[in-house]
Amino acid sequence: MKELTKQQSKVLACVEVYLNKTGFPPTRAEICKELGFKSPNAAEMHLRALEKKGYISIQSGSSRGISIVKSQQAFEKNVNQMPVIGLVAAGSPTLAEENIEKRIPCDPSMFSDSFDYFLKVKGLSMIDAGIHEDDLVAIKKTIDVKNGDLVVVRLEDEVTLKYFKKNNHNLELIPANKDFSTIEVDLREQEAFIEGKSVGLIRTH
Amino acid sequence: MKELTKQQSKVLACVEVYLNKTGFPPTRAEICKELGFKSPNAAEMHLRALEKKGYISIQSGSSRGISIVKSQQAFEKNVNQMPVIGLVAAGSPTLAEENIEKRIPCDPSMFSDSFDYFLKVKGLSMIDAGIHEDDLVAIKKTIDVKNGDLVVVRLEDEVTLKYFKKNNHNLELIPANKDFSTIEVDLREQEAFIEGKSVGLIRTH
DNA sequence: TTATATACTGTAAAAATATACAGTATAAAT
DNA sequence: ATTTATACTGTATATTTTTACAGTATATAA
Repeated sequence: MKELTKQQSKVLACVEVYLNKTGFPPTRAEICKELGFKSPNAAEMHLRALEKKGYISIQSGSSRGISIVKSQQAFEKNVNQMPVIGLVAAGSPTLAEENIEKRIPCDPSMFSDSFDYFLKVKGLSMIDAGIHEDDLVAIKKTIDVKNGDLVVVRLEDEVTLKYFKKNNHNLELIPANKDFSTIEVDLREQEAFIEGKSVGLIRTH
Repeated sequence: MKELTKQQSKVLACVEVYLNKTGFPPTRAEICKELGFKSPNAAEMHLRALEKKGYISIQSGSSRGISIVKSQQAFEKNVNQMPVIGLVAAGSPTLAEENIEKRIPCDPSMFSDSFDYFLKVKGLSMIDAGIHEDDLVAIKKTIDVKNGDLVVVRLEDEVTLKYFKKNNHNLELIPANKDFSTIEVDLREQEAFIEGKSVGLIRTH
C-alpha cells in the first residue's frame, strides 16, 4: 500500500473522525473548514489522491459519497480488513504499516477464538499439519499458550511457527515434517519471545 | 421506545442496509428508488417520523445527513454470515436452511474469487493437498471448471470433493491420498453434476 | 359522521454539493 | 535550469439534494 503524504493523512483522519462523530462522511467544504483550507479544491485533490492510493473510494456525483476502504487509524469500525504479515526471518512480526502485505476482508471472530493478524507461512516445516507454504495462519497475540498449541515464537531475530512444548526451562519447538528437526531451547541460556498462537488458517486456491 | 409502523420499519432497514453497503446514508430519492416510492416526500415523511420516535437523527440542511441512533436490526457491521454445509453423502449440498450447520462471520470476497458457502470436509481423501477432516472449503457455485481445479461433484446421490480432470466423455475425480483411488466416470453412461469449485479453505485450530 | 393518522403522488424552488478550470507558490528531483 | 510533485487559492457552474407546499386515498377511532 502506497504511503500517504502528511496532508493526505490529515484529510483521511478528518474524514474518519467526521464519520465517527456524525455517521456520514464530510463534504469538501466541511473538510476545508476542519483543516483550515480556503478552497474546496484543496480537499478535492487530497481525496482524489487518497482514492488513487486505495484508502477511500469516491462515488462520483454523489454528495458525501466517500467510503473508507482502509482505515489508517485502528477504528473498531473497520476491523473487517485483517492485516497479512509475511513470516519474515528477521524481527518481530509487527503490525507496522510497512510489514503489512495486504488486508483481507473478514471478521476477527470468524474462528472460535479472535485473532489479530494473518501470518503468511514460509517453508514446509508444518506440512504434515496440513499447513502449506503461503497459507495464512490467523494469529492471536497472547503469551498464554499451552503445550500442543501452534505458536509463533521469536528466537533472536528469527520468527518461527511450530508446535509448542515446554517443561520447566526446556522449550521444544516441534515441526510437523520428518525432514525438519525440533528446535530445543534452554530458557536459562536463550530468550524466546512468544508472539502469539494460531487460532485458524485460511488458504486461497 | 415508540413502535414503528411497517413502512417506517422498512425505511429504517433501507437506510441501514444502504449505510452498510456504501458507507454513507441514502438520499430521499435513493430511498424511494429502493422501496418503490414515486415521491421524495414519501421518504421524507417516514424519516421525520423515525426522527420523532428517536430511531435516527437528521442533520437539517445537510445532504445524506441521516445517522442511526437506534438500530432495529442487530447488524453485524459489514460482515456477512457465510453458511457452512456438511459434505453429506446423499444429495446436493443445497443452501436450504436445514442443511446449514452454522454460519461464519466473514466476507465472500476474502479469497481471490468470491464464494457462496463453506463445505465441511469429511474423510481423508484430500489429505495430501493439506485438506483435513472438518476443514471448511469455500465453494463458488459454478460449472465453469478447468482440469486441475478442486471441485465439488455429485454422482448419483454422493457428493465428493476432488481434483477435476476431463477428456471428452471421460471424467476423472482424483483424490490427494495414495490410499484412495481415482473415480472414473464415463459421461455417456453416468451423469455427473458439478456443484462448484473451491476458491479457498479455512480451518479452526 | 367526522376527525385523525398513515401513506403516499407530484411539483418546484432554494440550498448544498461536486467538480471543472485557471492560477500561485514551494521544494525536491533531474 | 527545468521539470515534477505537492499543496494550495479563487471562481463558477451543473447537478444533487433538501424541503416546502398542494393534493389524493384509505383505514381507524371518536
